[in-house]
Amino acid sequence: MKKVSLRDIAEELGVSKTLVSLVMNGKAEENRISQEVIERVKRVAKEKGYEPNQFAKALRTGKSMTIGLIVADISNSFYSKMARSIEDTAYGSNYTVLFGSSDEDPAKAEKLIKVMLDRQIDGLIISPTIGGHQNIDLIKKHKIPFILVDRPLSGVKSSFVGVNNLEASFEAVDTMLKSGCTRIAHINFYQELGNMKDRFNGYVKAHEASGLTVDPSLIIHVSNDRAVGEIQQFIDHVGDKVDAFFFANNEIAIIAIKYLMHSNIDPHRDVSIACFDDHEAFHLLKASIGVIKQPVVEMGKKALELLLERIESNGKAHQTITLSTEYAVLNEELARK
Amino acid sequence: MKKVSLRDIAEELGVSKTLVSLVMNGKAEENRISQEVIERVKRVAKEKGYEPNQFAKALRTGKSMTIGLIVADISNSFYSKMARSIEDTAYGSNYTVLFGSSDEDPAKAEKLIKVMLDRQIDGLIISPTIGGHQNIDLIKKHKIPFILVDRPLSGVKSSFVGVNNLEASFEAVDTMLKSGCTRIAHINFYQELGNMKDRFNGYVKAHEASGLTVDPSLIIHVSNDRAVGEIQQFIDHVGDKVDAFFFANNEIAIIAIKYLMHSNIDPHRDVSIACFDDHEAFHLLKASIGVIKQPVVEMGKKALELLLERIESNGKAHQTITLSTEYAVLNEELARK
DNA sequence: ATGAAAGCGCTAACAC
DNA sequence: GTGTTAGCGCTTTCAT
Repeated sequence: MKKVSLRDIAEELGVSKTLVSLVMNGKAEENRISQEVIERVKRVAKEKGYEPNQFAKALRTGKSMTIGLIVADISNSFYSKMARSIEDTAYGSNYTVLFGSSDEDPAKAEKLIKVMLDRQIDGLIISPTIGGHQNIDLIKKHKIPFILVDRPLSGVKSSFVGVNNLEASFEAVDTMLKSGCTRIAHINFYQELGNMKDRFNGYVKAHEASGLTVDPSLIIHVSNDRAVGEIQQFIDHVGDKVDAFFFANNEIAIIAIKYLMHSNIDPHRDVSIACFDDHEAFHLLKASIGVIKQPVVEMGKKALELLLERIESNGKAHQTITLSTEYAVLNEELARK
Repeated sequence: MKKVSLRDIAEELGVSKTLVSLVMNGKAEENRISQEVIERVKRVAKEKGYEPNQFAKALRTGKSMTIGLIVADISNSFYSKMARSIEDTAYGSNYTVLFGSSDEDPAKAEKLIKVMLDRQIDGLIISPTIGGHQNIDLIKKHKIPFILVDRPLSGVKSSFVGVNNLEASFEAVDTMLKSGCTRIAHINFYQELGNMKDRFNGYVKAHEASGLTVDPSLIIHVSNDRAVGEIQQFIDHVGDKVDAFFFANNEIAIIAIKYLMHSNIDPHRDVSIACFDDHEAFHLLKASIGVIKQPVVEMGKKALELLLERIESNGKAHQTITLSTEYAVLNEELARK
């Protein structure tokens, strides 16, 4: 089972490697190779189980048919679902996917980018971290196409795929306000991430639209690495002063709901809750919960499509794709029981 | 920012490519290159931002420094966590990871394997699908090292990393029996998967150890693609005839618990529940639940380490690593409230 | 219609 | 101690 190369086939047929190469790459017609030869080459190639050596090909053409995917954490369900979608779309176009998790750390992201660049990826889909401007510069320096997903990076010109964070957030909070909630607490991450900022802004705008002003003491921006403690402390402070919670993503929501229950605050009888992202865990809750569903599969697909467009025709201008979320209230029936 | 090659550096210094190559690969000492030259080469390389072309390297050495990972579904939390662990370990050893999801479909797995083989991965970690024997044959034919994870494949000789499914299952069921449960229903997948079979056997053995025989009507083996319907139907049948449920993994557990709640069967007051896998969702449950925690991070790490061993020293014999699970009951305090 | 030859950037056996 | 040389397998001018 030694590897069969172009040469083996060429020798077998007494023709040149060129000829075989042309046939194998479907360029036979345009070079007016005779049908008969084409047939023969193809037959022998199949017989011998010829598989082109991708490295030789890549070395020669500079194209690896591999793209990179860098997210904060592949084990987070939002990103793993997106990864799955990207994978499916990529394999469909004969691309292969290298992945890496940055842990929201620009230094780690840089390492990943370097390794991937080393592997000569043809393009990169990245969910940038706070302070990741240098990362982007690095990618730009290498002139490979890249697409930002989930969150934009201020001041960075690039194609981007995300959702209507502000509007979605507005709708969720507005719904809560209209249903009678008057004091809605909001837990969010640090504001450097554009998407998180928009979610916060939506919360504020919804209040304004109802003629209310937000109470700053009901809002907290937690850090990535000390989120659990900060959230718990916040809940200790405001837990009995509010009638609703709006969480900026599923991670926060899960931490908070767990702690609410632990603190004997029933996330239904005592407070209303809503959050960004749908998550399996919410479906096992005996409490209704408003969720903003992100079209994560569509996001991955669009991001990859955009990337391939850029890889294949370098000239294209940057595009921003904003997909729509869907608001739904889960477990309404269940919670009444 | 044109790419710098070995030659550029060699010319700049008026030395040969070989010399530069040796220095860059840390083989200078053993070839008695003078310290001074080493210094100079390194300096210029750094100045010019030299990055070796991995394709040329791979073409020459036949090593891609890339490994493949094929699981059933990367968006499943069990696998995405394992992927994360593998990723971390791999990058630590300068390897890069290509991933793919088989959807438990051997035909899809085959495609993935072919693509990865095409990319000349140095090794493969795979969680095999039912009927995946041909997949393994394909891998073996190409003579690249591979490690099976999570589930063995009957009759296949290979290294394997998994957990003590039978014992873990035994312990969980035994605990339920000892706590007074007498009619424990069991929901599992089809039995072709070795790990699932062991989980079933543990359930049976625990009964035997208590002098009981299992009631076949309380057991169901569902199929992968129609799991939801089959589980719901089963619960409709046995829901009021049992005092406990033991689920073979988190997917099943989540589907079942959701439906139990929907059916007004309180997974605490009315029935006890236990299952394989810990999952975030279980922590939001207002019910105690016994979970068998799999050391998924350790599994990924061990699998990769084993793979690298095999890649680096081809002679090694096959190894089977069985890691221990941990049984825990979640939410006990919460459920009493 | 087909082939010869150059070269992508690197490594390793063998000279000197 | 350092350099020469010969490819790895492929694509792509340019000849014929």
